[in-house]
Amino acid sequence: MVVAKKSEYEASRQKRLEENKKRMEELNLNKLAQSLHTPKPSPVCIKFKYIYIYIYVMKKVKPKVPKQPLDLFSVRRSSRVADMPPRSYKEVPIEPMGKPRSFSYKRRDLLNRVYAADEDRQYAIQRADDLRSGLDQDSPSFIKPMLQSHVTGGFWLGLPVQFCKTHLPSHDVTVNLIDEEGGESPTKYLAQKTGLSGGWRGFAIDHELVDGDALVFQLIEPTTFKVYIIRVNEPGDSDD
DNA sequence: TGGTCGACTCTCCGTCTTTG
DNA sequence: CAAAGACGGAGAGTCGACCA
Repeated sequence: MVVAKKSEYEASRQKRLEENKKRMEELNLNKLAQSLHTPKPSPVCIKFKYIYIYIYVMKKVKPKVPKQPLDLFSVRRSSRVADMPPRSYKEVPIEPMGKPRSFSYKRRDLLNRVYAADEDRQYAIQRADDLRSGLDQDSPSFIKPMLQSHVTGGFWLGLPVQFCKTHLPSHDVTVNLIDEEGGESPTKYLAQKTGLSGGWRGFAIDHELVDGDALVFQLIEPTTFKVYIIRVNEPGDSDD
């Protein structure tokens, strides 16, 4: 019974492999695969290789070569496939930059975005400016008003180019963002793009940043920013 | 130069199946 | 039945095109 089940599964799997192989040959993908120079492809990349080639053929897009081969950590392995080349099944926990993956993610509905009023936005910037003027002038700083693209969707935070050129490293580094409570959030600074990417999303979500908030970034160490958050929806010092 | 948005890339995780 | 691998879906980061 078990044998019958197994052979049935294996047969269908083999059949599927054969079908795919035929399709590959029809599209001349095997030759293309050989012609592509992918230096030391990682096991995972092998999995994607034909997908890249497919995209290449169908969409005339040059497939990207993976930047770094994966490290191979301890591999789960049964005797059934013990002789096969290693595959990547990383099980070593890596400190996540943002929320843990168990955090249930849902695609954001960009249609439900809430935009701040211009007056509120200006008021937040003005308060941020006041705060900034009271900071240690020896530490370079700048104000960044939050827009939708900073706090939703792609979560990309572009920094002032001149500030980056003057005060930040010319290569990609991990930049620590320290909030007013002292909480640290490591984020990835991309020098070429003069902006923050990986990790910024976590910071924005953790601090519930919204369109219209104004942030004061104070560079207290070469790769550490103290971040002051001026909420757009919070009343300032003045009465309301 | 900076903002927006969608496509693409890569990794993780859950589920299914096989094996011992 | 537990362990291990295959597979596919989904999430998150990155990139590029376009526009102001």
